[in-house]
Amino acid sequence: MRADAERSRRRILDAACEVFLERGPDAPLDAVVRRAGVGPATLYRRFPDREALVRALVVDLLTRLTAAAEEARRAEPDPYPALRRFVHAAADLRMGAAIVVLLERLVVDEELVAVRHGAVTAVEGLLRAAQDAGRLRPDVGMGDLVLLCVRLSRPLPGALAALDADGSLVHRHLDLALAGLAAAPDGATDRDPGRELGRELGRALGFDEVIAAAGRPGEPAPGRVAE
Amino acid sequence: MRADAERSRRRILDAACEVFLERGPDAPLDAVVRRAGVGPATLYRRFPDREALVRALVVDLLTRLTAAAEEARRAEPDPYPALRRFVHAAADLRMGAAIVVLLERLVVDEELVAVRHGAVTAVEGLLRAAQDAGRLRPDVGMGDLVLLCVRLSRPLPGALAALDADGSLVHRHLDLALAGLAAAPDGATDRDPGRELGRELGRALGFDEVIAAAGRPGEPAPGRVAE
DNA sequence: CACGATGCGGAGAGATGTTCTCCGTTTCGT
DNA sequence: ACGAAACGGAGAACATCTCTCCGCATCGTG
Repeated sequence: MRADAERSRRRILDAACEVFLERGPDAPLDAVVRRAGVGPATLYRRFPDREALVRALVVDLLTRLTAAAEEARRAEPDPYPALRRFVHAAADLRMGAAIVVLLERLVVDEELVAVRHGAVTAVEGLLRAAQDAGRLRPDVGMGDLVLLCVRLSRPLPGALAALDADGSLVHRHLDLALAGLAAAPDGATDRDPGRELGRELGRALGFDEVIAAAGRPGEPAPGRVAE
Repeated sequence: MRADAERSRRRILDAACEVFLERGPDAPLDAVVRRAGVGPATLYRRFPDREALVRALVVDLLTRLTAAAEEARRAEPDPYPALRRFVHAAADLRMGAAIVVLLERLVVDEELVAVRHGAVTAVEGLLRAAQDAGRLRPDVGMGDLVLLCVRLSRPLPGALAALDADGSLVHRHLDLALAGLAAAPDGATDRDPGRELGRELGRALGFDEVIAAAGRPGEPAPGRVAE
């Protein structure tokens, strides 16, 4: 592949990530083209239709997400700092985009199953380890972690986006939320609605791995959390 | 105003709130019409253009928000539970919608200044009280509170929305985040980047009150939070 | 450095979606 | 039961989006 073609591809994927994140998976490809600063023909030559673009983007993001999880585990010996590091890295990757877009529309083929399995097991390992070390409330599960990441790493709507142009607010609020997930000092918390949430999440995403990781049948539905 | 007209108005405002929340302030009015289950003519008769609809929605939401703050203060004698109660009520009101939509586009007239002043002072009072009571980290400000509410009360993207059809997850995650905002037991925290954030937020929204409430010139920019 | 091959951007035709109005029918309040 | 007010649907005018053709620029190699 020629160097300029590779450059275009990268710019299109980055632009698509932002645009899908801001305007949902039905955002006009025209908008992607404009943000990427390339001509329409360039996009359509590389990605014959929307599905091809979405698929490439998802694979790209999940791959980088897995790499980030492994890097975090390697760089931080203690489980909780590793999880923390990973969550921040995931936010930088705009992990939310992959999920938003993965949900509907994509038919899962083997490649997709492979990358998504890699990502889920890597993240699950980090979470389990931090929890076994007693650094997370026991009622928190994969579902909570993923949903908080999605919520907090999405771009702010409209003019608010300008408040966090450099992304530092995302990290500030992730830290605040992580403080909330940390084990309460007195150790008194709920059972584990977070597990059940993980299973529901898996079902919604078609992620068999998340369902399995969430373990045995748990509590009914997650409600408010004890203060 | 005739009873059926009032009913239509209400249905349109509720539908508009959801639609703007999901698809941004440029969402087609057609979508609002469909969700409200009324004919297009009904919307255009009541609200001559997009601006009129947006304005009416914002006034409606800010009014109810102020009422919620006052109700919370009345119902809970202690400041922190009052704040907590209010935050949950604000999430139910989809407070994010007002803000998303307010930001750009609307020219502020006197009515708008009045309702928004009421809302800001009511919320500020709750926050200040909880903080003076030592129940919130001192480095948390209006900006953090508002942005967390916006982030956590927005509908989840795409298929994830189905996970939280009844809104109970919103409350679960608000609780988790509030736990993160609560005063650290050892009392050791940063100075107060949250104040500065409040001022930036005020500027972004054109909310002079938020700027004033945020107090004297503070720290430069909010970064990560000490663990 | 020159040439062939590959990739690029812009203009634009056709399809799709959105805005907004007219008008015959229904619903409301007295 | 009657007049006034509101309603929904059909559709014209307009805007936006999708996708292709083609002449020019850029890349990699001999």
